Amino acid sequence: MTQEDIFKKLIAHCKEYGFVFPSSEIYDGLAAVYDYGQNGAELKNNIKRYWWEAMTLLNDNVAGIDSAIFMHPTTWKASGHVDAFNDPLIDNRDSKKRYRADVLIEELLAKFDEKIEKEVEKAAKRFGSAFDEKLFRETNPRILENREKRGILHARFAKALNDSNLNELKQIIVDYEVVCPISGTKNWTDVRQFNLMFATEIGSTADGAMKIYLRPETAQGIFVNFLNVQKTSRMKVPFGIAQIGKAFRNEIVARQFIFRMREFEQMEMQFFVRPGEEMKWFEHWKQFRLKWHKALGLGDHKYRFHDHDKLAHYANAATDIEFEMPFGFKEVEGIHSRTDFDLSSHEKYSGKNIKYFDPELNESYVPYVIETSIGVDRTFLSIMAASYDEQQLEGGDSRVVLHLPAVLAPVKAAVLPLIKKDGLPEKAREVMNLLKFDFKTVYDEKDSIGKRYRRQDAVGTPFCITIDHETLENESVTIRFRDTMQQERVKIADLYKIIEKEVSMKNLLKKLI
RNA sequence: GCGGAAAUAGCUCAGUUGGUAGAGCACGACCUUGCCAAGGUCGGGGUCGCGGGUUCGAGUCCCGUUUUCCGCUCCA
Repeated sequence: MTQEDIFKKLIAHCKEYGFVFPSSEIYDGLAAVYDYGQNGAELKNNIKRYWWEAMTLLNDNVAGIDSAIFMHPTTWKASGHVDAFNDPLIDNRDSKKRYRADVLIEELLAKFDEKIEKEVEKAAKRFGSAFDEKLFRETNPRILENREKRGILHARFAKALNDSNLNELKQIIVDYEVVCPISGTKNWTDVRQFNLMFATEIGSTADGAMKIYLRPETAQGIFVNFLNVQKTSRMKVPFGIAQIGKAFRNEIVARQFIFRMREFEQMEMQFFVRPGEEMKWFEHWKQFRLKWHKALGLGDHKYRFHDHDKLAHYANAATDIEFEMPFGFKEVEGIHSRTDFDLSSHEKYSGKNIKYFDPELNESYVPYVIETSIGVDRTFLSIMAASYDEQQLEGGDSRVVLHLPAVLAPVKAAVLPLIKKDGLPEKAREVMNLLKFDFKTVYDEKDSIGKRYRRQDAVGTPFCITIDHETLENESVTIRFRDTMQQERVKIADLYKIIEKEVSMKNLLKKLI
């Protein structure tokens, strides 16, 4: 079976067993939007709790907040999203390839630079040691010509960008006869603007309404609260602020199930450090975050770092933690050194002083920031993908089992009366009532016991507790383990201890220190 | 957004040159069995993605549309 087939089966499994449903499915669904079902919601909440506790309990210098999705529109000017999230795109009709129009024009500019450098190179060879490069650059007619042409193009390009004139961008591509590197043709569509931020209006009257965006990342809610948290918590640099929340991006192409959604959830932490110490902390958080992933026990070889060559407008170092999904190694978490870009920018746009006074250095500065930003939905997908298993059993039988980390499993234990008479259902309810305050527990009496075990395997329940006639005599039950399918006879009084040992968040967190 | 493929019961699918919507599994009730899924009886569930058109008649042919999956950009 190919990886693609497995992925399709996983998607079907998610739907069939109440993990993930397409949004508004009765209306044919909504592209790239999904709902979490009864089991998915439990799993997702457990993932979030693991992250929250790992960040805020284990690091006493990390505080958690919960900021609003709506933010003042200037936030997104300061963050760079208004500019960076507006890509002018153009398609070549023959190759069906899509390009960013501004990138195509930048390549044109680069070609002029190349020509100039070639002239210089050639001349340098010809004249040898007598070559005066500076003079040559200022006087050579071919260089002057290229430089002038480049200047004209650059001015036209800059004006078009500034005016957001899409027709002019297209016209430049036409005038300069840009060809598609794949098809080699000049058969272009019009340039279209894609704003990746969702906009809406706040205020009820038409004239009083203000255009605002749904946040495309949760990070800015942390930056704008930097001083609020720092002052009220009295924390000293270095310290961090953590947050879990929804973010929204109007992706042009949103695909691969819940990997790339239009509405998604992030778990972000911004860690504020002294300028100059950012690389030390970048390394620290890289290691801590990788450890967090590996502690889940999905397989260390499924993770790798991927360092960025091209950096975003705000970063001076960046790496991804990638996970081996059914469709290849894909980014699950990003760790960025964001410098003082965000805080400085907010200082500039707001006119407020966002400096931190460092009592040890006896000076004020804008802290540098290390960000760890992980996608909840992507983590969910990685865990589901790694856990999904179609097992061949002895005797030609097979089963589908989710080897979910027990701490994260939506249901911790199923309580099953061996038969539904002789007082066994009543006894099972009794056992369930003992456990339900501590663990998510389900009861099932329908169908044969074997079938019920398989049903629990399919949603990843780590323990099945079976009540039989012996239970009525001596208060013992059998406990069956999901992964090994082995059973043990234990006392009802010991159940809590046995389950707690495996599903305890505390035991998982201890692996991180 | 562009191109390719697809859409029939909760799931997997069948449905002939156009002629009254089917199967298996799943689901519910009852009976039976009792430690690793598919025993018996009965039952519920589909305006065949949606909208037009051709036709006496459309799940089937034509056009449009929506959604999903696969490629092309970006990212959590």
